[in-house]
Amino acid sequence: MAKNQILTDSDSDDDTPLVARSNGTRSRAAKANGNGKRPHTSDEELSDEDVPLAKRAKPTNGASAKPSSSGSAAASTSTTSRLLKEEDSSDDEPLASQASDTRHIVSPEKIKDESDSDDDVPLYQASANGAGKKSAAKPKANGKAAAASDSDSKPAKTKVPRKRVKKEEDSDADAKPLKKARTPRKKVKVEEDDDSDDDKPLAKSLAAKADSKAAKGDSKGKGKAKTKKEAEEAEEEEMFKWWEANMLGDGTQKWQTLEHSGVLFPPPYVPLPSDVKMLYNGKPATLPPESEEVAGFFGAMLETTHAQDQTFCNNFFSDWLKILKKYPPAGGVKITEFGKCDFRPMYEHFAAEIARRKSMPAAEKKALKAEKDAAEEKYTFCLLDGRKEKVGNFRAEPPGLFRGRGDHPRRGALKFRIGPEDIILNIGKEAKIPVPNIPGEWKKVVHDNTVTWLANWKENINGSFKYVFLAAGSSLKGQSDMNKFEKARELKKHVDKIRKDYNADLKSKLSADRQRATAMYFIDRLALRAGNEKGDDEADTVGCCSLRYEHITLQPPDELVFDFLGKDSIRYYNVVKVEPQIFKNIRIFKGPPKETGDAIFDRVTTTTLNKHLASYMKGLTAKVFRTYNASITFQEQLDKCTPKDGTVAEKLAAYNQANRMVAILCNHQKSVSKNHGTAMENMAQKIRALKYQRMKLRHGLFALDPKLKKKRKNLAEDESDIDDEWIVKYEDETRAKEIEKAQKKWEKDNEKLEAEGKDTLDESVVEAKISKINDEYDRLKEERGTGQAEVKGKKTEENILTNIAKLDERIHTMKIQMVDREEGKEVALGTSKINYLDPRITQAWCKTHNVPIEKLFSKTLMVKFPWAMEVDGEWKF
DNA sequence: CGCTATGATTCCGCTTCCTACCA
DNA sequence: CTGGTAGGAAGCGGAATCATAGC
Repeated sequence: MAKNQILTDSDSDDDTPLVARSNGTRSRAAKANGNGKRPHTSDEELSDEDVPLAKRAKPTNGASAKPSSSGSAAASTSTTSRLLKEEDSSDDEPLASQASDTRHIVSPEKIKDESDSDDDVPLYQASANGAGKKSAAKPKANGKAAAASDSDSKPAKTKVPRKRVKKEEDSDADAKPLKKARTPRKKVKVEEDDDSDDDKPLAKSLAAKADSKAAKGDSKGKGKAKTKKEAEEAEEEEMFKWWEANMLGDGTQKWQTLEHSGVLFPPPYVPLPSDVKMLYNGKPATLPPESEEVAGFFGAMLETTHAQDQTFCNNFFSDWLKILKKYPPAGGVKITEFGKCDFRPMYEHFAAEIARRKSMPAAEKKALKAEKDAAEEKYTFCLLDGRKEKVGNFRAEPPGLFRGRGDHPRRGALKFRIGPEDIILNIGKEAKIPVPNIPGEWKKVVHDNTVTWLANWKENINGSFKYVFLAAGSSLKGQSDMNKFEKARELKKHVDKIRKDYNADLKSKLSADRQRATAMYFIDRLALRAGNEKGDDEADTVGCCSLRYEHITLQPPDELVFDFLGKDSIRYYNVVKVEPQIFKNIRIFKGPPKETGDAIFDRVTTTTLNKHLASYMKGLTAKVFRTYNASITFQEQLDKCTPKDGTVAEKLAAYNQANRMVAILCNHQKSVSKNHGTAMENMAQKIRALKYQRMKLRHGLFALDPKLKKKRKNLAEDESDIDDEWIVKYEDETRAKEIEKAQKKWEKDNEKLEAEGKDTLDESVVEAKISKINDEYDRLKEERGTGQAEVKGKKTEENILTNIAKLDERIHTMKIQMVDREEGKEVALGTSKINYLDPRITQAWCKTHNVPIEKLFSKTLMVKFPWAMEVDGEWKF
């Protein structure tokens, strides 16, 4: 099976996290148990771990709906999850040694990498400057590579000794020369129509201290007209390469100057036509716009599963009643019962609207879109330190019914419409304060340059804040993204010691320490999320620290069954072989008086855990482990599994395979698309059809000259997976299809001719065609089993051979695709690509293996990761 | 410490866009 | 060649989580 394959692959290196698991069915919202209280156990220390375990005949797996015993699921998992083989009891054999062990096993070409990753192995050296050491200790790498990796890994550390005093001036001073030197900036940014007035005022006033050249350049270059495309290109070329500039402040100050247009509010509610009314008690009810709008929210969702959801309906109805109280229906109608409401007419109306819009002529659609785009244009970017940067979510979230994921207690609640008076704007001191596109005044305007948001507001569902940030491709986001990966890479230097320590702590006498160590083990090996506490009116989902009694089941002698709902109520199901100490610890942590509903790690919180982690390395938190393990696994898999001389298709498959392992590790699931099965079967059919063609070509070749059969031994063999039976069926089916096609075409042609008032084609025409088809297939029938065939087209040996080769190629790629597809049917690759895999790994791999990166990164990904594009093939995570 | 306020990241589902295929 | 389609992939929206500072 596909899955096993993944596993076997991963099997060899013991150091990587426990990737593979049979991820059971994905089930959302399978409510576990409601309560949130978790009584601490007693405060006692763990006197010793020799708690009698046999005694309590614990129902080891009662909870799970999975066949956790010896069913197929369990079987496959146990193959998959590796036993972390440490010498069990001996803490003094740290993971570190394992790590280097395995490294030596890996293929020879890995040695190069090894020296690279060397700097992460010995902890005692960790404090030394990584970059310097690297190049010194690596005579192997060619000069270019070494230099590059030096400069790219720590752009901040240029030779110029610079004190990091006032970060802003500092970085500015740096940015300037660098920019000039490295990016041949033609100052001709052209933005024909827009923005000129936005650019100037601020930049000018700040020219003294701030970098104003960009803005000035902008306004100056305005003369020349260009085509849109050219303008775009120019803009692209001109992009600010912050990763080449020195942007290293202390990170607290995010910008100098900031101008933007605020948030864009959705248009006010437009009441429905007067003939569209919901029914109450069977009679049309006339609602004021305020309550009609809310009714419409529900009406629009009538055909979704939400409308079947009790909680959703209840929440909606109770919120709607509040609105109705203020804006009651006309004519004294009292709406009190949900069951008497019929929103169908509204639904029909919306459906018709959607259909109408869909059937609109393309030109009209385009015009409408252009209009909308024009209105939004100025919101799409801002000026950050004089540079134009894209804004992400500049639209205020429209009102609606809250669609919580999973078993969210607030699902269906009304999310209010927000206006300017809800919004806090964050903008540069001297910037012009934008005027909202609907009447009203901003709630507040602040000038906080230590944060990256442009606006925020409080949302009424959970009382949390929503923010307008810059787009993913912006410099601010890019920098924090790069920092994230650099932080994860830094962990390489500490991870051995951390592992060693927590392995020791697994036996600590102090319950708190032992729990923490165990939790860290899970976070490290299983890539669990931290698991912050959650409130009562949130969905009951957990992460590591919030795991409860019922979420881990002991399966003697050495397996733990994890089964819980994680973020977004995605089920995490994993059967893991663990070493005895872990098993023992969980047994203790689940020991009496604990029971269902109690926290397993009652002495650990995310805060304490993170604090502990930070003692090893500044900024180290639980989530860094996820990033680290994802990227390091990815890198290792790529190094190990990419075929050196493979085709591009094979390399891509290897890439996807590595990507998939990470996705499985991080539990990024997607539901199997409903027609996956048929799609697979179709592909298989297509392959068989290609093989059939190939067979015909071979036979044609032999027909050409019987001697060729001996000469081309490699072609003598029959195609696999198509047998006589299949051929009969296939030929019959294609014959039928072609006849049907001819028939249909004839009918259609006639329809057309008739419409044009011309004479229709006689039936004999189609009959002739059909008989021709029949003749052909009869001939093929004759050919069956003869090992000979008639080939169309040029009948030379050479020609036939090249055609066979082409078919071989197609069959091969198709097969690869098929395997890829099957293995990935329930794994979402995108999430890890966007969030967890250092893009530089991909880029370096592409350069080494000569694969165009466009095959792996979509346009947005390319926009998001410009900073990663300049690494060379030698770069390693 | 735990709690709250705030800030930032991660993540999935729905919609839209794109593309390979077909008539 | 061309318009029409289906099925995926990409893009977007916004929910969910993580994290930290300050009380």
